[in-house]
Amino acid sequence: MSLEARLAVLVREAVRERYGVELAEVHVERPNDPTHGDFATNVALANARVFRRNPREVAGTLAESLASPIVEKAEVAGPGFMNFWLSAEALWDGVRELLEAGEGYGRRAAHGKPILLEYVSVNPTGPMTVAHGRHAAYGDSLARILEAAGRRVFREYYFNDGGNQIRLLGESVALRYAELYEESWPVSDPDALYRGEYVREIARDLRKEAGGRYLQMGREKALPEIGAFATRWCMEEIERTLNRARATFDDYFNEKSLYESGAVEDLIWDLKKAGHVYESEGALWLRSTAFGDDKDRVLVKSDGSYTYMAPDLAYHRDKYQRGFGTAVDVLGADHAGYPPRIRAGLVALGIPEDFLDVELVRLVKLMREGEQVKVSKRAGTFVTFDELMDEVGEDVARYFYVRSSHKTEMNFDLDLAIRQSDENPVFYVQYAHARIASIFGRAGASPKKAGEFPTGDLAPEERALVLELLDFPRVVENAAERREVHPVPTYLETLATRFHQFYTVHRVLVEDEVVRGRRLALCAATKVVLRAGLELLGVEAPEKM
RNA sequence: GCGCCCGUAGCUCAGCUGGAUAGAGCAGCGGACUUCUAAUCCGCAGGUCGCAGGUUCGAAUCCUGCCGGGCGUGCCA
Repeated sequence: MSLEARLAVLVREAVRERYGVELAEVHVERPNDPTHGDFATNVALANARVFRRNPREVAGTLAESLASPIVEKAEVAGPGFMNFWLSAEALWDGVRELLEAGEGYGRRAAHGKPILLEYVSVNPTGPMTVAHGRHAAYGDSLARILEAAGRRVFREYYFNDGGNQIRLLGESVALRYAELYEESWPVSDPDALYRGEYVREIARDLRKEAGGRYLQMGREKALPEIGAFATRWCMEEIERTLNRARATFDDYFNEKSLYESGAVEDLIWDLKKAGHVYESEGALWLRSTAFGDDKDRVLVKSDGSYTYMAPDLAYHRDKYQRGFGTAVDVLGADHAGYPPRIRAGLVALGIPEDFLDVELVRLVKLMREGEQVKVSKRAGTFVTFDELMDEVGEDVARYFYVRSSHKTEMNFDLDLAIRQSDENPVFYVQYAHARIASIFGRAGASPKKAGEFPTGDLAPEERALVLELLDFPRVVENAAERREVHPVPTYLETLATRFHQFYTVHRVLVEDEVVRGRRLALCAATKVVLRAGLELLGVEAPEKM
């Protein structure tokens, strides 16, 4: 049990004993100001009405009757806060627990229904851009955080390698391919073609593999094959990039399979049967307004083809049918209109409203020399995720992405990112880890064995460090609950600060064996948490820098 | 027009879902290495938390209305 939770129990018991009142919630928090104790609670203030007494008086009474080996001192402060100072034993107990858990510290055992986390899901029409990078970094880190917090997570990538976009890619490649042989290739709409350099690259690879074969055969027959080659090429490229960025998936789900399995047809049929669709103007509409949507949506167009909504709805129903308790979709903010209608469709199918949880990732605004860079995949004016990693490295890229909430728009100043990559806060955190590794290198002791039974009073810097260390499980759980990744980097930076401060003031490798053992224990504990935290972000914890 | 999201230091962002004097990092200024890594530490300066009301012991946080920005509002995905 966390220290907060234990204190909350003590306070609740004291309240019951002295006032005969059972409080539903006791809020214990860590004050910003260390002179306000290790922990504080506002029960006396928050429940002034229940007690019908002066909050300071209540707090005083409670502080007096609070007797526990974990509390060294409890006092009243301000308008009626109770401030707690923990005993050294309680803090060392926490550190020992941490060291015993090792890499498992802050990780909860798996519980509950599995979550299907869908992220990135970019269609294979080109390389990943810096915008996609944010999705990969956020999605993968979120998966790691959820897993650490005990959620079972299945990571899925949904893609479509058929359809209009792909045909255009095929034509784009075919045109470049023909050019290599100084021949022409008729295209349906020259303005709609993809223009990036990668299109030529695909064309060259196509020539390498197939020679001029596709020019000999009929163009209509060749095009689908070229398109397939191009998509495969792009998909491999994307997977390589994801791999490099340390973002992994359990499954790549192809939209096509929904048609092949009949899932889309079944969906339409079931909705018809349930009476949630109607025909109008030759199209088939979903009565989504009956389920909270702004307007009804077309499922089958008047030309008989499906809108994107049909397979998407079938896909989400499939997620539900596979037994997942929650589906988390990580989508771009330009899909903001999407959640209400999919949710409406799901509810129409009898699936609980809260099954779908959509996290919208804000766009990445690229800046170069103070100017916004217009990004267009079609026009080929984009910066790829790979290029970014080439410039700043994988660690910096991943850390930079998740440092701010996915919900806020991000200004990505390329010049600044490259120029300042040396000063990136990720190095600040990594440096703390490397410093500790260096100490253990000199000490000739392994972090595991170091200071198995630390005891004694803690200096202010040591106390601050321990309190920060023991906060890690709470941070992880909180991040998982909120589906936010950025609390982790924020936490790691604070932890690194606490360590650097400790390191500056206290020498670890001293003669006194007790003191040395105690400080080594703190180093070992810090190392464990830094590594575990960085692991959640997919960032390396270097032994040396 | 309507619906969501955002507005915190010069810049990039935190602020634990109502607490005590609003915090970091960059950038600026000034200090600290004969001692475990100075990619560090300490100090100074920097703020009408977009504006105006409201709720209460207490508001950056919750409610309402404005102002400013973004996104959505397709038989596109």
